[in-house]
Amino acid sequence: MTILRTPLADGSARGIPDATVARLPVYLRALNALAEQGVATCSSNDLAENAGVNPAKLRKDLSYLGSYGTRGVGYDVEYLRYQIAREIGQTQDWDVVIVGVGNLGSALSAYQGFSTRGIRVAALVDADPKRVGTTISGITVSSLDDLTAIVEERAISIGIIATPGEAAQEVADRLVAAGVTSILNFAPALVQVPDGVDVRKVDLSIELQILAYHEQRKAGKEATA
Amino acid sequence: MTILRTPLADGSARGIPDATVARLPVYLRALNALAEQGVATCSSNDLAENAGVNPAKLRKDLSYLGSYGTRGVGYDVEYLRYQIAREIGQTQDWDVVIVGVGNLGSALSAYQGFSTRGIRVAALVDADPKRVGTTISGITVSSLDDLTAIVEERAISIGIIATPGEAAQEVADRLVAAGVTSILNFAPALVQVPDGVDVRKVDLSIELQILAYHEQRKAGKEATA
DNA sequence: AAGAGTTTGTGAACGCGTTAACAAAATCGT
DNA sequence: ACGATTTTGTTAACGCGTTCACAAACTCTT
Ligand SMILES: NC(=O)c1ccc[n+]([C@@H]2O[C@H](COP(=O)([O-])OP(=O)(O)OC[C@H]3O[C@@H](n4cnc5c(N)ncnc54)[C@H](O)[C@@H]3O)[C@@H](O)[C@H]2O)c1
Ligand SMILES: NC(=O)c1ccc[n+]([C@@H]2O[C@H](COP(=O)([O-])OP(=O)(O)OC[C@H]3O[C@@H](n4cnc5c(N)ncnc54)[C@H](O)[C@@H]3O)[C@@H](O)[C@H]2O)c1
Repeated sequence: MTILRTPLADGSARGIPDATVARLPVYLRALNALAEQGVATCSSNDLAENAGVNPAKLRKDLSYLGSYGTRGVGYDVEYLRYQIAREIGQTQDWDVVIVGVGNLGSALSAYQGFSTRGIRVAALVDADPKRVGTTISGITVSSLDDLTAIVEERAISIGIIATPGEAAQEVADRLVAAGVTSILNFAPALVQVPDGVDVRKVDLSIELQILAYHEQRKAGKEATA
Repeated sequence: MTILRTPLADGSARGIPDATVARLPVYLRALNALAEQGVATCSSNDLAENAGVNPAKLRKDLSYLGSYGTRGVGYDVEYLRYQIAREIGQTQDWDVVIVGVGNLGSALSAYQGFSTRGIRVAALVDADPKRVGTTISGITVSSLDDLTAIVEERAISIGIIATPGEAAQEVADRLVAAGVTSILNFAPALVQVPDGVDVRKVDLSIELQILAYHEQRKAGKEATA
């Protein structure tokens, strides 16, 4: 007997590998593109090409959700789309609060692309009294002191940190205290959170630094060639 | 005999694992923080804690660069800082061009944090005639038609795509044609590039979708509990 | 109805990354 | 000078993710 994945007590199990979860939104986007083109059915090869992944990887990923294809035929675009959407929670909208509406926070607030992916920017919060009360992308900026009330009232579970790094830990603490259990952190700082709270970090400087590293290698290689 | 890593013909070898390269900037940041606090020497435990990683992982990562520590003592902060900076190409500044100065492109242009990490936003480019000629964060926006001239003149090797998804492939093609060999893509679209060109993708929607997936799991678990 | 052709779902091999564990090498105290 | 202590650098085990390869399951043609 081999234990498959996170055997939950209630048997509902499911426990999709992290790497797969990260790709499901990509598949969803590819399926949406196919649906818009009027494609009703697609093979794993078709979909994999649209998503930019290996077909075997795609099939393995989908196999974690269930068996939604038909051998010899492929996948029904609409049906698979719904199954993936359901799996990653995109049958509902998720309200998020953005803390820190400076350059980046404002850009995120204005972004129209979130709404089609089940994300709704529900509230904006800032510590700067000059910003509080102003309206950005149709949303009035609230004070940091009102964070708990906002999170509770709107049942927000996801927060975005777009403040300077020095404020990141304090903001994270406040978000957690208010009831937020998932945080997307853009500040270049480590934030500590209790168990049960997820934190993802997006570090744009590092993305560029990685590219710079590879550029340096390319330059060095051609110099010795 | 075991072959270690990418044995280059000229023997200069070096070929640091991707996962390690992605963490070196984190170590560098942690070392900078220690240096600012006046710390002259640190152990792998100290540094690992500051960087938020496992000490064994840190030591293994550093071992790819060379042997820069002293057993029984630890690492000289200043010395290690220089070695990592040199390895990832941070002894020089890297000029980047941002294509598409809308909400996100403008936020990136204004970001002060890049300069301390060896990244300099050297040029801004947009296709919209209304934006061309305007000044954003002290840089005059150029026309897309001038991209090749700008890239050549300033010897830019890194480009950032911050245009809508539909334009991403065309922009990538133009960047590559102009001589750019590393691209950071913020648009929710696959871009195809020839061999020798690196592309990294940052997809903020997906980051939030991943958090939403975990939120859904948490909600489901507590419902059945 | 049967064989040829397609395509999925998955077992198994492989490779990369992480982590634990320890020998080697340094310092410190006596 | 030497044993106790500290901490690195590295080897080995482990786990996760990727990929191959193929049987199972379906359609289509004759
Ligand atoms: N702008 C970018 O393109 C970019 C790129 C990479 C990383 N970042 C990071 O993202 C974060 C935000 O960047 P930015 O350029 O928007 O900075 P910014 O200075 O323009 O905005 C920061 C905002 O946070 C607010 N703030 C400060 N302390 C706060 C607190 N305790 N609670 C609530 N709000 C607070 C400020 O009032 C301000 O409005 C920073 O950590 C930055 O390092 C930004
Ligand atoms: N704003 C965000 O917070 C956010 C979040 C996630 C993803 N993104 C992605 O980042 C990209 C930019 O987002 P944004 O909000 O800044 O969009 P935006 O519409 O505000 O800006 C896009 C800019 O690109 C320019 N542009 C269009 N076609 C071009 C071309 N062919 N060449 C050069 N410039 C061109 C436009 O003139 C405009 O200035 C989009 O792909 C978006 O999906 C943005």
